[in-house]
Amino acid sequence: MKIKKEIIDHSTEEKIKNAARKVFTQKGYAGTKTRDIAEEAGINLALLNYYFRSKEKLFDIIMLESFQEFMRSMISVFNDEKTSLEKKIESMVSNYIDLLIIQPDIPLFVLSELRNNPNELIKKMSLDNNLMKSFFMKQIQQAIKDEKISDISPVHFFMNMMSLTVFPFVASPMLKNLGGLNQEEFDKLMQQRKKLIPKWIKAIMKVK
Amino acid sequence: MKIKKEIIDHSTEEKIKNAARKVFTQKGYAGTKTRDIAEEAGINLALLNYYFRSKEKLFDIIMLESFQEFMRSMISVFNDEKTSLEKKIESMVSNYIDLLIIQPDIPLFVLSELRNNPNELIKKMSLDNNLMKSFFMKQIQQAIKDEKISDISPVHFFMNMMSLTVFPFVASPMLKNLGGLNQEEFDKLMQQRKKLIPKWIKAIMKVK
DNA sequence: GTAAAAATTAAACAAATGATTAAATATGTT
DNA sequence: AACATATTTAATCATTTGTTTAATTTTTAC
Repeated sequence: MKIKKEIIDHSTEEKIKNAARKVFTQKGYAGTKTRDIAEEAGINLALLNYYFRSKEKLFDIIMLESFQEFMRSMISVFNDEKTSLEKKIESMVSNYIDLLIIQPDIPLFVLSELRNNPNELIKKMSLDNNLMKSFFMKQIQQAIKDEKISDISPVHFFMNMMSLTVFPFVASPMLKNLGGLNQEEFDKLMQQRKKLIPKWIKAIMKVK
Repeated sequence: MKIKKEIIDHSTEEKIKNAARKVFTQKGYAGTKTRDIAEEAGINLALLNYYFRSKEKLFDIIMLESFQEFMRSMISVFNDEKTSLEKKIESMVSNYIDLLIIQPDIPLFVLSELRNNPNELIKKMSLDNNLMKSFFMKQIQQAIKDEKISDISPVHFFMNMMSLTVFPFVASPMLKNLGGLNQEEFDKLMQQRKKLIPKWIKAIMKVK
């Protein structure tokens, strides 16, 4: 029975995790009450502590998973030594936007919680993936050397790619309102950006 | 005495507001305890309610001010009918980055609190400034018509400008870590972006 | 089938937290 | 100086909130 439950993803533990992910992502750590999670999961409040010991430990699990999801689109692409710089940008932007259309709240959640914890997660982050030493960065530096792109800190290019891709989702409530867009229209723009951003990045890289 | 206090900006009311701005901006509404504010302000806890009735009313004041500050750099520039599109972009980016270097936490604060309140502030926002009907947008549409820039939704251009300018500050803890930058190096990159972003925007606008 | 183990529940606890009260002090007015 | 008003303080209240406990039910192992 327990096994069956887990297979069909309905075990109590999973229900709590899914509810926690939803509520934490929406309201942040401080704004989330353990009773919110219990209600969302449809379980008794005590089960949260039974399975996860404390709100904080549960949060750490959710946060780590969200952060890894936030990073995965990047990492998987960055160290691939077979693809060109151009292809890397294309697939990274495309992967990211696909993820963000489904889970638009992850970046704001991760970034706002990261602000309060300049400690643990950041450490895990810097150990797992040294962006500056990735094959992606080497490719950029090589392209600069070959004068194929302009001689600006590679960090700028990385910032630009992330900015153009992620920021619209972080600022979506504001942008939808300012631009007079409903969700559907917003998503349509995001779909367009999958093809546009790589072109824009290419153009940016050539600015002297 | 009261008058003098207010002039030199040391009245109790101002002390509370300044402390509240600092703590709210750092920790968000839910993460802020009224006792944190009182301690930061060096005042008795009861004075917070004496002057501002409640935590929520105090927050509303801070939030509105922060939001207006977040918007000001934009609005002041957008409806100026005398400056060119190019000049508008230059001054908007420059104003924004100057503001953000001094107050880097405003965007993440505003955006993350906006997520929970798709109600009041958003209404105030849309009333005050109809971005889509601004002179800035008319200039973009005209430029598209004149085939000076590519025919893409003007919202994209606005998103791009905001993304390239604001996102690095929203993601600064992550970017500093991934890029191996200290605060000084980060600020130096931001200074560079004041001149770079307008060039990049121009390049983007011409991408077919 | 039965006993042990695991899962679930209702109730309660202790600490935190936003707010209030009543007394004390400071300030302004005449 | 004397009174009224405004400000400040310490103490307290009522609720919320994270967690625990002890009893009950369900599942597992033999």
